[in-house]
Amino acid sequence: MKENSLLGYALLGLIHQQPRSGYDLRKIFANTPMGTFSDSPGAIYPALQRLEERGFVTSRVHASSGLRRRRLFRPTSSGKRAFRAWQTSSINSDDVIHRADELMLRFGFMDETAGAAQATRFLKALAKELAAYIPILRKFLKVQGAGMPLSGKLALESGIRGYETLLHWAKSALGIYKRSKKRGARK
Amino acid sequence: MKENSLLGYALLGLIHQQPRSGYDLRKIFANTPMGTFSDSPGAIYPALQRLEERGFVTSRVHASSGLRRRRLFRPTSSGKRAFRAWQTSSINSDDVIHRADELMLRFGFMDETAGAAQATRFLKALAKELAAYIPILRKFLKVQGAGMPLSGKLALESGIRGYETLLHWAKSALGIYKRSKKRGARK
DNA sequence: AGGTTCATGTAACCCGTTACATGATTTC
DNA sequence: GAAATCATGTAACGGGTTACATGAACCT
Repeated sequence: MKENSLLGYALLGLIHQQPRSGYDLRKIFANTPMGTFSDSPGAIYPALQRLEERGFVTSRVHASSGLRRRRLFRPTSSGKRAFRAWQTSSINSDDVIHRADELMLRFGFMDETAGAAQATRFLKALAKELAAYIPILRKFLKVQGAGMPLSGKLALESGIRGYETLLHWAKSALGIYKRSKKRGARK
Repeated sequence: MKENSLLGYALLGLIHQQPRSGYDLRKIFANTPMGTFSDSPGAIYPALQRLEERGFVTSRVHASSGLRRRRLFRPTSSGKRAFRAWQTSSINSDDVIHRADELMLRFGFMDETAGAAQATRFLKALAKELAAYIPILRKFLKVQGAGMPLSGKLALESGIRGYETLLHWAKSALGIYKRSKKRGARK
């Protein structure tokens, strides 16, 4: 079921936008806010090889006139299907607690590969899980806080605020999708 | 230089508070907000073995009357030194971008192992790095936003808000340390 | 007596890190 | 023609995941 690493899905999503080479992908990770992923060749080239072995991408070497040879990757239909399945799979509390990065990566490509309806579905589910989890953390802090050192309490407070911020963001993003849908319908 | 994994430091920090067994540590990761770490035995027991091999902890089996045998771990002086060195090492932009989790773990044990002065030093350095990084992200969003799909823009916005929240938190935490120091000095 | 919880371990596998290697093309 | 950049790879290593294994103590 867990067919690819997070890096693998990031690569799949990026070549979904347009065919890219390993070097293109490295540059994206090196020079954009997607830089949470490693731009090291030892991570990216093997990851692309795995994607190809699994039939999620194909590659072809382009060496057009005076340019350096570049191996361009593009997703197969099977790759597109696997990506969409990963992206639209249901969200549970474990995802929120242990895999927040993965959730945001899933959402980042949502428009291009799954559409606005899936995006709102995703945001609603995320907001629901966050609304359930935040009070649990708040209660823990209240009950256990007395016996915790100040820095420990503050670290937990920081984590909670992060989740609260994410919840606010999800709600405002939902509003944006709702308005853009209405505007689209009015046309 | 990179002597231990993040899990290793988490374990070191926890047994610094009091001697604990592998099972104690698993329970902490299973039942508290420190649950971002894996509670699987396949992660924890080998990690403890590594810490022992490297001389950062010692262990002794306790089997006192009618209780199940438990191997209790406690840090060595070398372990305490390594932990403190890790915890108080300087913060750079890379830490903020790629290792935010690690920063928060370092801070969470700060009072117990490094003191309030180090905590304020840490918070100031963190705030400085965040204040430098956030405008870079904001600018990227402004410049590149037009060519990005809505969900991509929103995902980036979410990340930025996360950093902004962290910056606000760091400033308010600094205020708390400052006030508690004053109160301490008045006595 | 049998199931559950306590408690500690091991082994295969996957994959990211780090470091090294190679050659072609552009730039000065 | 030397240096920098483009572009793609490989290999050793570390450590987390998953799954399996074992036995003691506690509960009913």
